[in-house]
Amino acid sequence: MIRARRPIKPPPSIDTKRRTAIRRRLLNWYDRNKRDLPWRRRRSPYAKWVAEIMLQQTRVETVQRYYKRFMKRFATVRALADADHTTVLKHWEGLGYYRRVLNLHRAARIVRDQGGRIPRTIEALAKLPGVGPYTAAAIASMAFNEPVAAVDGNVARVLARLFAVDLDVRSGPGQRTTQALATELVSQKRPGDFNQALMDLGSMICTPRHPKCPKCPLKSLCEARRLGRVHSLPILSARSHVKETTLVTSLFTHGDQMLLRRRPLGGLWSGLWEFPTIEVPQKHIAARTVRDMAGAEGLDVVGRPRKIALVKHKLTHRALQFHIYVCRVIPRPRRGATDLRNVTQEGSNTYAESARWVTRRRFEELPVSTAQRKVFAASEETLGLIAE
DNA sequence: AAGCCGGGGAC
DNA sequence: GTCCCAGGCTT
Repeated sequence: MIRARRPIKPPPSIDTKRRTAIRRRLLNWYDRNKRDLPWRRRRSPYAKWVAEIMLQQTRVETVQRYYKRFMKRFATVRALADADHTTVLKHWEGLGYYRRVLNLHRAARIVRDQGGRIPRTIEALAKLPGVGPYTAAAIASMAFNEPVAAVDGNVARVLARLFAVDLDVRSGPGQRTTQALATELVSQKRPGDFNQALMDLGSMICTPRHPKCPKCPLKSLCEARRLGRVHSLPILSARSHVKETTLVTSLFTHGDQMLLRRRPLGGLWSGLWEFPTIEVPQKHIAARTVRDMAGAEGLDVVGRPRKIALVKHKLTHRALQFHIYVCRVIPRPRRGATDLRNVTQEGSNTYAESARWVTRRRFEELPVSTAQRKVFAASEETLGLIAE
């Protein structure tokens, strides 16, 4: 007999008695202690879907207010699909990971064009852009009661402690192990509640730093606790270092208007507007840099660029420094631009309109990153003086 | 397997 | 300051 692949290691197997005890205690605890969250009050698959996308790498506390606003404006998958991308982005502004909203919007249009019915199985859900293994399992279990395990960072931590998993939970083998454990454990009758129970436990009891073991419904079943390893599990791989980045941001002014550019879809700050910004290799900025930028934008410089502020902004893997210059310019005549607001394809030149002159009031209405909000705030006084 | 993608809260 | 969050996509 020829086997295509030999199992690398035997799948984890949980004693039936222990498995039953974990399920029962966890669900019992959940029924008495579950958090009251906006997306738990809503039953529709669409409501669950939007919540799961927002919650990717984002804290529950942060998501709640964004979620309420988003669902109020886009109450159905049809409403979301029919909206233009700028409006959708504006309602995501500040949440980060903007490619999520690009994928969500694309997926909503796919669903609309297929009849408006959200896929009902984990396999079909996973085919939607932005829906990976975790999110597909979460939606399938919570919205359609499919008995599948949803393993996120919280659940991985709980399982790594409960079963004393000695693998890096972010590595391939570590992920396969926690997924296999969760799949064995998940309640066949209440999979959605079971998954959320593990998440709530991870969030409220089995926390990363100071777990509240005395209050844990699973304390007598926990291997890490028995071995005295609660504080050394889970094993996490080291993070990459923070890269220092120096940027030059030019506020080109013409009368009471400023030039904005739209960032390409798919990359950093996907689809958001910003003041023209370039990365430079050194911290000392030559005044010439701003003039070069003006030239690239097709602008004639009037007077002399002035440095007005330095804004620092931190991302997970980068420490950014925006050196902000203001510079009066005269735009050369440009052809009228067609606004293809419904285009959400990735790649360059996706938007027919990628540059725009705006007043300060209009700036408030466009979707921009938190970093650009800081740039704008730091420069507002100076711009006010110039406008007068 | 590793890098990229935001922002903020907890410590 | 450091860590990491209801992850997914690309190379």
